[in-house]
Amino acid sequence: MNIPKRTAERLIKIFHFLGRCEKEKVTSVDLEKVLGASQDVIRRDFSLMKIKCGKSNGYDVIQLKKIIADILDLKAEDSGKERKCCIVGLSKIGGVLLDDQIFSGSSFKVVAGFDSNVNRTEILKASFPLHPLSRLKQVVKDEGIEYALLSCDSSEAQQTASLIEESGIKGIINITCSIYSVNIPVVNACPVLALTELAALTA
Amino acid sequence: MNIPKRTAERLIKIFHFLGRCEKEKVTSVDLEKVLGASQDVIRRDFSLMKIKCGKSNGYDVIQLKKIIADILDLKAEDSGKERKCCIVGLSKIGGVLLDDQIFSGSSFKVVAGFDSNVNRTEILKASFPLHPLSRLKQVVKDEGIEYALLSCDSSEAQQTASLIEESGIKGIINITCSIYSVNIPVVNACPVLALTELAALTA
DNA sequence: ATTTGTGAACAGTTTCACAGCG
DNA sequence: CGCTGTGAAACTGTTCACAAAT
Repeated sequence: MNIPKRTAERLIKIFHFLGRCEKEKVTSVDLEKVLGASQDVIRRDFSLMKIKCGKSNGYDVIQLKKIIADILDLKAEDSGKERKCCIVGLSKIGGVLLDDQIFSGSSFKVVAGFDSNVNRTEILKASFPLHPLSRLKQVVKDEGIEYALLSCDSSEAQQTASLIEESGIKGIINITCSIYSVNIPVVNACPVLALTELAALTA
Repeated sequence: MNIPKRTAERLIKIFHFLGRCEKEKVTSVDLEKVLGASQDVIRRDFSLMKIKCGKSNGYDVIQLKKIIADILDLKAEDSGKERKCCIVGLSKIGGVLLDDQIFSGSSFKVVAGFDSNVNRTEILKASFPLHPLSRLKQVVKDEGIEYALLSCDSSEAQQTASLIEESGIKGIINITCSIYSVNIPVVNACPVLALTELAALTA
């Protein structure tokens, strides 16, 4: 099925919200308050995605969660389907992400870390192996890694991003303060860039 | 001037890219490769924003950067205009953000940190004061803090976000894995949520 | 020849309005 | 009633096409 970009963004938010929702039913009015979107768009999204688990008293939370997970192909960790990721750049935020707990409950699993500084890959500890950056291509291929969390220095961002692209990875989470040029999707998770966006929104 | 949302997002990316661009001129074709957007949209954005610093050989980098900074009201740290932020929740990523270096070169300055665990606010060190969460409202008011980087536990996310909203803060950078309901803008910078978005994009 | 700047066509997204259901 | 589901209208954003500039 072809999912419109904005619809996908909202479904993701709804999915995450439902994960912590304790009620049995949820209405589009409830969701309106949680997302930044009107009840109309939400119902329209459901209509487009052929989600029809709603009665006049709202949507069944369990059912809705299951349907959205199915549409977005986001299976919980207990269903067996895990998407493999790696962390590239292990200083600062990259180092914090070595903690498995951060990804627990998601459908993502970090299976490798990389850093150009071999000191770091040797000293730092994680439940998965840490490699020198030069081994990236090989490990990505061997392990079938799909996504990279990029947290290197800004000065190395472009060249590292290009290396990641060449390795065959599908997309990058950008945790550097840089904008670089690659032909795979990049989603931002850098607090500083996010602040700039927020400032423009509230201007 | 009224800036369309998508246009603002692209201008921000262009602005950050130009910060590290060493060339003297840049064309819409160059920018096309860096953003995920076509040269047409970029020229359309400039047209809408009345940016006309381009000749047939491209845009003057220095001039362009200045104009965009002006439009988005993003002045570099040397111009005197600083936007004050605070970090709420000092474990994990929040703790890493205590390092001033991360924000250097941006127009944002972290002036306070908060945590519900008083142990943490006493043990951790930063160039700005760390307070118990109970002091949030007072400090935000006294310091004129505009934005909050929220990095608390998921279980406390909704209540902490509500507290931030009440304090009069303009917007939140979400570094928790939660979606919560507030009436101020929220921009995501949580790696796990970003991965979910990326997965939907590459599905 | 290459690149800007923009009207006009097109595509995507949101809102309005309201019928139908519980 | 309040809520869902969906045409139709309104709006926003993107691409096409091309004249003007260097």
